[in-house]
Amino acid sequence: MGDIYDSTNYQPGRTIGGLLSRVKVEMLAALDQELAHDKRLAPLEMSAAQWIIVANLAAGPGEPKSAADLCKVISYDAGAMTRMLDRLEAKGLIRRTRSAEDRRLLKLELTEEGRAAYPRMREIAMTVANRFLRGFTKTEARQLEAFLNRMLENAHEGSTRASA
Amino acid sequence: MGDIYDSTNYQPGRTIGGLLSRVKVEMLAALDQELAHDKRLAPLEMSAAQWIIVANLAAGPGEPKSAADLCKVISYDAGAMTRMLDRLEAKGLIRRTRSAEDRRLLKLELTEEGRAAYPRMREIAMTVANRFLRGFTKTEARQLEAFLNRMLENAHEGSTRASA
DNA sequence: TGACAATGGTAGCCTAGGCAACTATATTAC
DNA sequence: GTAATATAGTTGCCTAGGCTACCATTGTCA
Repeated sequence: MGDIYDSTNYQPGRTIGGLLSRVKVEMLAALDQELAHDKRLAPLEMSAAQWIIVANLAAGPGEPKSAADLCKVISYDAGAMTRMLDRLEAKGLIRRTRSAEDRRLLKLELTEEGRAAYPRMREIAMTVANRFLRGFTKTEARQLEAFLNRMLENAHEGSTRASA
Repeated sequence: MGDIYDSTNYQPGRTIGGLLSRVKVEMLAALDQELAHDKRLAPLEMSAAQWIIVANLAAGPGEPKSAADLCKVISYDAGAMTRMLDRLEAKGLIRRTRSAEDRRLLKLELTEEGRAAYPRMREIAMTVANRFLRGFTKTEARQLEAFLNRMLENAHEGSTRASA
């Protein structure tokens, strides 16, 4: 069948898994740097992880999301999420409200201050992404996105365990 | 100029950075799972991170690497590396020896036991990688590798800070 | 040679994610 | 209606990476 890697061509460290890890580390580090050095945002001490939350809350124009939604969407631990939201709330960027319909749920939304800071964060995130994609054509970038999406879809399909 | 993302098409969460993060998380989780459930390897309690070290030591047929080399190659913290090597040494998979030529260096190599366990680890890692790449043609996989390599190269070039 | 910088490795402290236990609320089955 | 189950969120514990200070060794250079 169509396996990509076999014993003749699998070189740990040069394979997709390793590359993926390293690119991700580098992108997060770059984003952390930019967020920390930006005059406007430095006081907020935003981490890349926090940006991701804010981005997801800002994304949908309407519907405030719940914490559980967020965890699923970004593959993040629930306990860690609680603490992350604590930090963002302490900075005044987000607001938590118990949902009236389902009192287990927290409705999450950006505060006025959060919405105000968002455009600059978005700009920085875009710049970083563009830097990593320097030299890519738009077609290539779309292709890369598509590849990654396909890998994500493969992730949760019948995990044919390796014999065991 | 050729920026990939601009304000009209940048949707946080659907972009390459976010995808990358999630794919990486899923791959590591899958690898951890397989390593933990494999009959042969379960007693070693290998984490994906530890596998990466072992893989890098096994890779070069000759030359034992130094800890500092490893840190560079996989973008890993030196302090964390010390502790990681402690664990691997405790399991009897690797050996540390002071270099005679430069007594600051540690020469790292797999023990007999490490070499013995390696093939099975490699097999598992390959299986996981192949699962994530299910449906990919070999050409597509090579393309994906190339994209990621280009992003890595971009990572360390003149970090045109976002105005600041 | 002898001061000084650079490099490799280690240890301590801090932060943050993963997991398990727990509470509160909602849903399902009987 | 009540018991059993599932879900959302919080908390405590554990682990592990990042950062900084530190020691030993090596290289530089005057």
